[in-house]
Amino acid sequence: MELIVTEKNNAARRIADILSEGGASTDSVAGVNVYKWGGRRCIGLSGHVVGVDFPPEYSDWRDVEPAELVHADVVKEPTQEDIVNALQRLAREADDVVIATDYDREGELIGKEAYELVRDVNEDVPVKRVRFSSITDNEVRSAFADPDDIDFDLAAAGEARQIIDLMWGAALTRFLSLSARQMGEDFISVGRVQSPTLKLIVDKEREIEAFEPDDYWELFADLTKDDTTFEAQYFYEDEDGNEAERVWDEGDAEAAFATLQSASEAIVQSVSRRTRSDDPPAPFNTTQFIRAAGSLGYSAGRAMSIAEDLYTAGYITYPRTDNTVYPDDLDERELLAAFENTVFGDDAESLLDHDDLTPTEGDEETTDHPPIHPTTDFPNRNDLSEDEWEVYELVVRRFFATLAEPAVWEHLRVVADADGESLKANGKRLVERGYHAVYPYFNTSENYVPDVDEGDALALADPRMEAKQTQPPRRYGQSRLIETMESMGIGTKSTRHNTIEKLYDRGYIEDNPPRPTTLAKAVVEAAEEYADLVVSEGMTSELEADMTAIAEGEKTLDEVTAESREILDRVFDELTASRGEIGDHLRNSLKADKTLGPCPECGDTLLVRRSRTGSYFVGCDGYPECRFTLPLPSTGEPLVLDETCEEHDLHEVKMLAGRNTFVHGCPLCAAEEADESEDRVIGACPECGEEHGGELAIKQLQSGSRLVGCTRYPDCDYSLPLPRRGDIEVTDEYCEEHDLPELLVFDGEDDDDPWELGCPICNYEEYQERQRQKGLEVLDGIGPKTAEKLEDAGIEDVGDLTEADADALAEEVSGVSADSVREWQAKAD
DNA sequence: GCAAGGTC
Repeated sequence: MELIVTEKNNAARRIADILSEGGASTDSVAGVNVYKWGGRRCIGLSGHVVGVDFPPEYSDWRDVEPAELVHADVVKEPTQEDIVNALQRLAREADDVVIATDYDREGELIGKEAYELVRDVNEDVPVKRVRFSSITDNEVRSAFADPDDIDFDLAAAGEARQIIDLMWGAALTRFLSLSARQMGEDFISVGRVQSPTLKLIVDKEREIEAFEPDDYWELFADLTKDDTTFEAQYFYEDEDGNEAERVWDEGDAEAAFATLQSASEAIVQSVSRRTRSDDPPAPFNTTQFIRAAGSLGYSAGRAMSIAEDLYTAGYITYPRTDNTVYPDDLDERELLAAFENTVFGDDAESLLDHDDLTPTEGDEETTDHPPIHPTTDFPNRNDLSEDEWEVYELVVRRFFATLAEPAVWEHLRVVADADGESLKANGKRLVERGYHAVYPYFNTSENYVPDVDEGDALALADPRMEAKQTQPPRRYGQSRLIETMESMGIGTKSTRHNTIEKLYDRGYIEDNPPRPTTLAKAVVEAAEEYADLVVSEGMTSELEADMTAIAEGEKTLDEVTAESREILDRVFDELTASRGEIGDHLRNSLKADKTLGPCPECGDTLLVRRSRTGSYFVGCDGYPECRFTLPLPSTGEPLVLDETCEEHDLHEVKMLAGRNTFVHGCPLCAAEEADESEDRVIGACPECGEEHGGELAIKQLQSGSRLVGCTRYPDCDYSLPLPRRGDIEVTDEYCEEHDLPELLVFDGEDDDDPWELGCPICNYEEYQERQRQKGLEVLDGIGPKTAEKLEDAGIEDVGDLTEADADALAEEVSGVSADSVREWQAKAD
């Protein structure tokens, strides 16, 4: 039997399909899909199925000096037992093994890992390697007709990366975490890719903080030819002889303004026309896809998650690619034709009308995967969610755009003179829509300037002088960050978006676009001071050079890792000498992220703290001497804002809870407001009214939440939820069933149209019923395996989860991603 | 429990 091993299940199925000419059947070996025909079996791995780690004696952080990890053994252990088992079971009976993993460095390493698993159980079976740059009939067949050998040097280059990343990452992560005494889930994480990325964000923030705005002025006036009026801007020639619009001196601006005010006309000095070609964009690689989806409002992680789903369903090609040149074997005309009878039919036909269909090309041409493009499988719109459809349409239209004509713009520039001061107007008109006709995602707004002639006298009216200030640099948005990472060569197409997610999870960045926390600044500072290499892109470029040397046989894995160990030893000499200092610095920063301001009771500092049960509250740093506390809302993760409350000098708090994120404000104000607000009694308590005379009242709690609760609390804890926002009005209408008044909620915007909440008991019952139905519906869509995992974690109803719960859940339940939980929640909405 | 890289 011949055993073929691929990098992923999808590739296994498609290769089996090609080699068997559609005759392969699907088998399950140890729960893993295996494709079978004639004397052949084909199994797909799931990327790396083994991973590197230190031996177990190094696993206790407190027992091991982090510097010891530099010289610890690095061992490989299976991480996907089921696939390893299936592979080895098949390998025992194999007479021949063919490694058909992806054609890149990581693919060579994954292939070598498979080779070693095969060797463990079958010492003699010949193992060959095939390489093809796309899974097409021709390429696959010719690769299999002429197999090659595994490139062990190339695989060793990948192994060196694994070892060095683990060694540096683990040793430094443990060192910083131990120094700051930050263990458990809030450890302080450092790594070759994440730390330089974090430095990018921190450096930008430093620029913003150091930025001092300059005042300047800009002047405008309206010019009219015949009945057409257009806006013109004042400009002058600066010291370097360049055209400038910003006037840096107020006196100069006012002088020019006075001239414009006294002038009643401007004489046209010059008119120039130019046509400009606006070329269609290159095919999508991962980064450019993320950028385009970002402009539609998708986060990088969400865009990739949707793309992966579309890929798995067969509607688009593999979304993780650096390639921006379509491969030779892609028949663009045939692919376009597949859209003829779809909603994209008109656009496809307009392109098919062209005799010449030459696609655009980007700079990067790699061989592992094609640029992202749609397949000939057209989805049924009802099978896709709205987001999925929107992203799919983007991919289709981008493919169209790469085959479309350039657009043509006509620029018209008019310069006029008003008593010695210059005014200009730049008009632009889209004369040929070109690719914009099929790709409507770019701005094509025009600016109309009428046809004028040299010497024309234009009426000048309404001169304006606008005072402005220079703006600080913009923060990196997620997609710009990913583009910068790509240009620096850090991370890979498959990991860059995960790195950003990781920075959020680790408490290094918050909000979108991401802002660094105080902790992030402290970690970057500590690294810059004692281990600069960790936050420099130099670490990656040196590693790349070393990996190339290993792949080309100029260096060995052992030489490269030994060099790296020596450098890391020296880093640790310095770190260890300053351990106390580093720890203090990190601890102070961690505290600063949680600091609210002065304690009203003792003057010490109020901090956001976490109780043993995991809930957040505000407590005094002077505890246990000072026992002052304030509650915080029960939903979400607290984030201390820059804004402070004037009355108490305390920072405001925002509760991050995904879609339900809200600003709680100053916790002391919230508590005082609750103390001052009177409970409004609305009826008898259904639980204890008859027996003890308990009554239901609308209450405002110190934590900011409101509820309908029993006046005998805490003896009776009967309660019903109320919305956090809006004024509640008690009406004269009573619910017949519960004998309680109907409630109205005025939520600011429209006083004429309040939310009719009704009887609070009926409302709560309806709410529970809705949640139950959503939960069931959503669970239906989850699939049996995941549902089982959720049940194991004690969760029966996804609809009940808050988004903060969802994140925790994703962490707890292995194999469930935060993204997918969010998706279920979106469905539950 | 640490990294980064595959894949789901």
